Amino acid sequence: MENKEIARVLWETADLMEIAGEDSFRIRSYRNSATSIEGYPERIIDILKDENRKVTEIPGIGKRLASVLQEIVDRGSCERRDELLKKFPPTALEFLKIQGLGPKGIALIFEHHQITTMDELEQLCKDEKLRLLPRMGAKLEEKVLRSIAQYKMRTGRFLLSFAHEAAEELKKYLAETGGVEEITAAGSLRRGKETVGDLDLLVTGPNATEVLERFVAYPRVHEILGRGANKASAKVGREGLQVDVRALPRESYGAAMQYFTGSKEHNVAVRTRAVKMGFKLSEYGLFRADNDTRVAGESEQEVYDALGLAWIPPELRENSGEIEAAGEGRLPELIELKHIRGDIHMHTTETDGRASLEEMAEAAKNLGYEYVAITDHSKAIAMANGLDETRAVAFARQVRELNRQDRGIRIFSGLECDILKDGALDLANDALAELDLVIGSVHSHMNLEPAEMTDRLLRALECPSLRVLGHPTGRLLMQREPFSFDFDRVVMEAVKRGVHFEINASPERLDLNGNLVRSAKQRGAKFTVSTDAHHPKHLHNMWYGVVTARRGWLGPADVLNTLPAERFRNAIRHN
DNA sequence: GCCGTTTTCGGCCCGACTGTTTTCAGTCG
Ligand SMILES: Nc1nc2c(ncn2[C@H]2C[C@H](O)[C@@H](COP(=O)(O)OP(=O)(O)OP(=O)(O)O)O2)c(=O)[nH]1
Ligand SMILES: [Mg+2]
Ligand SMILES: [Mg+2]
Ligand SMILES: [Zn+2]
Repeated sequence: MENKEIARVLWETADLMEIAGEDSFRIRSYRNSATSIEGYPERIIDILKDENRKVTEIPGIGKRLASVLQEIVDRGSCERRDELLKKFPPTALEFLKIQGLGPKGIALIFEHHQITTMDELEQLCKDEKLRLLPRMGAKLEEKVLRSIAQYKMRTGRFLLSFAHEAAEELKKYLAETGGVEEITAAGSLRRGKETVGDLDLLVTGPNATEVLERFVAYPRVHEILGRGANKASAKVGREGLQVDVRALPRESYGAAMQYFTGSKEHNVAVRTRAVKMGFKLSEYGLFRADNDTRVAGESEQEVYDALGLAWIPPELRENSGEIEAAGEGRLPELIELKHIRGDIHMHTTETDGRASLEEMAEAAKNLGYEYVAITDHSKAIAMANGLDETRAVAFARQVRELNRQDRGIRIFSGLECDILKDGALDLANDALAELDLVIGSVHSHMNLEPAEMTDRLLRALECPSLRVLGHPTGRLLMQREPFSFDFDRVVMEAVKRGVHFEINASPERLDLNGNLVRSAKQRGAKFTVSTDAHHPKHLHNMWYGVVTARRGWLGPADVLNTLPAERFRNAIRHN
């Protein structure tokens, strides 16, 4: 059982508990544990099996939840969940996704109606039966009907890249309002989370509230969810992306950014700290609890300062140790885009890329890089006309020739070599040894048992020419789960053999993810950040990779391709 | 149910918007 599945059971249990009206703090504990486990770099099932380990090491897991975890791993559910599912049908959990319906409303519906499906809920609204329930009315029926329609369209979360572009477009439109000083994207987008649930925009200036008017009048808005004096929400575009816009005065802007950037868990932890120090923190500022005088609020720096914390980069704000680190001056200097000196994973027309080597190199040069590595596919990807030994060796020679003349950018010959089912690399090592940089990637047989996948990767690491493990978990966001293997063992072996982990910056991959990066770094791993570009425009994706590296607490020294060309060459050299 | 620079018991973030509403609960951020 994967951590994600365990986390889902815990989330469901928490949701059911809430519908049943149980204690809200206990529910919070269940939710916190789910979040912890979902992002935990090791498999819970392995920790439970290990005599020398305890799941209570994981923050948010105590004695009680430890035994709940054991139960979930053993039989896929826990007693509490089973009991609640006798009272409420599983669709209750789906009902929670309907805007306007919360735990209280859902409990009320089940008290009065024997329904089990979304269609029956829809019918209830159409028959105007919902309004007969206490505290429910015609407006709610309409809202629920609209939301059910949305639900059926299955709009879930969005790629970071999509959210980024949508935010830029909307910011441009809103900026045309006069009297607006700043429009900033906050929320999960500012934190650089791999997928984004909605857009959270913060505006300030003398006419900030007029922006709200302009926002709801945006032609692409097709449903206004709410609109008050300080904030407005709407569904935008045919994708149904939700956008929340919040307006606040200049003097509160720092506190507002702090609030709206989140994460929620980070906010709760920071606010709890404020309370313990005799303050109250909200989006309006930091205030003394006794007499309400303002202590800070204009900038984020000021707010964190007043709480005895170093300013925390948004990418770290997940309540996973960053607050403690900020309090003790232990925050790392994070890597930035400007530190990257070369992009070292890209494809050309030689295989499945859309541009020639020269075009890719030229585009990279224009981005200010010192070097690139061209890494086309190997022959196992027959559809892409992958390179065999002969072509690989010829390519290495061709690149040596190319570098004789100065092109303003240095080129390294590379290969994204398939890791075959048994862990052997697709090409013989004497051919690989001719190349400057070999990336090993899994592109086939991704459903192996974890033990078999672990052995496969460990064997691949034995290849003396291998320098990088490409998109190490194989996930495709919202399409394909990462394949599971013993990550720790693979990290240990990679560290021993000097193989780097790729942070693939392609927005649909972002692989490794931030949590795995952080855990691998703690065990001494080194990394690359590369775009896997198949077109010159993809080279711009580097930013997403850097953000992911930052979410993994990396500094420039952790990343191979921050080295200047000559030192980079020495680092990947065959010895 | 978790957790500890104030605590091993007693707390646990704080505010906007809607309409179910007439003094506020529920939902959401
Ligand atoms: N203090 C506090 N802040 C919250 C709470 N809920 C949300 N926020 C803040 C922090 C969030 O990052 C921000 C935006 O809320 P969202 O629901 O859009 O969450 P976020 O953007 O983090 O994730 P998302 O990708 O949209 O699901 O508002 C809360 O319950 N308390
Ligand atoms: Mg958001
Ligand atoms: Mg939001
Ligand atoms: Zn690949």
